[in-house]
Amino acid sequence: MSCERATAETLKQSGQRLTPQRLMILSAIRHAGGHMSAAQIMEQVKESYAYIDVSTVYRTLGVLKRMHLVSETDMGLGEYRYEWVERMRHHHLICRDCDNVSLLDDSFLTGLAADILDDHGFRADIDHFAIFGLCEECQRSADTSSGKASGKAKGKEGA
Amino acid sequence: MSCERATAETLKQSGQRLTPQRLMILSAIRHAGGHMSAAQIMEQVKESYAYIDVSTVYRTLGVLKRMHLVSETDMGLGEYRYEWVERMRHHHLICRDCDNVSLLDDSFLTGLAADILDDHGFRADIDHFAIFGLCEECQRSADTSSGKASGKAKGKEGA
DNA sequence: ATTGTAGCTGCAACTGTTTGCAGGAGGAAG
DNA sequence: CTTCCTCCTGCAAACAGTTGCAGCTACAAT
Repeated sequence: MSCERATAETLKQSGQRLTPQRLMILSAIRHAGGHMSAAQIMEQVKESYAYIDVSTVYRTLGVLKRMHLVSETDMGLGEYRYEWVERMRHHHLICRDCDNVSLLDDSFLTGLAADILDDHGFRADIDHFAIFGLCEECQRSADTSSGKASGKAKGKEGA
Repeated sequence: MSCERATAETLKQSGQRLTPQRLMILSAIRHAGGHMSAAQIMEQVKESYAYIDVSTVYRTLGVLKRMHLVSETDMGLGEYRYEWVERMRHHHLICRDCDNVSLLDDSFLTGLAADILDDHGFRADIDHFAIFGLCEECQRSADTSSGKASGKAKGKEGA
């Protein structure tokens, strides 16, 4: 509850209320320098307030998402990942064989968003994409093992 | 169980087994000309075999996804939508205010996939994207109501 | 300081999807 | 035709996320 002044204003300005729960959730997300699951956020908040409810966390995340203050990403782990948006925008390339995650610069997607805006008048929210596929290495091993499916089958498929 | 010969071969060739359940699920997806929910697939299959289990449906869909025979898409409805892939590839633009869905040609995304392959050596699986944002109309109404959040808040946010 | 109200919270019940397990069946090899 | 091994199925239980509701609270107006 210190550097959140601006965020608090943003919330109020859009007719939202500022409750202790929301401040704690906000602070949890801002202080973790990266993606968090809803469960991790819960855990963090519980350290200062034990009675926080999951539904409150999800509802607050819904509000923050809608205001583009946090992004929600399905990284194929069976749960969403949430991240504070103000940092440099980035996206992820997730290999469906080895589960390796690499970064993709936002510049790859600004063109797409611009094209869509030009041709469809639609303003795409491209806050945080997870793109699934095969990394270079796994492509090679898929080739050498002559087309047989590797069968690791852990995560979800993307998009 | 007639035009599925080729698909059956594809399955077998990748070490998968051909069970009656799988054939029924396959046939249900192929005969519906569009997106289906897992529940709709269940319903369809139950007409010929009442004892099919949800987990079997999901597991089969997982296999078909992994082979790129069907696509799985989160269209913000609280359930995934599945679709047979052989038809013309297409994607969706979903307005987060009015929930309107419009089509996006695959050509918008082939460039992205090519860029990613060039720069990262990563082969992206872009079978079926759902891109969330604001449609032209809702952008106008958002402007006129001077920045206040519209607050419909029904579906999930995207990407 | 008091009041009124829209909006937030916690609870409990629910939905959609996933997973562990024991038994059952596809299909290659003999 | 039989055998065997692997993969698949159905069941039940678990998990992530959502929703309806009754009561509470932030905060604007008085």
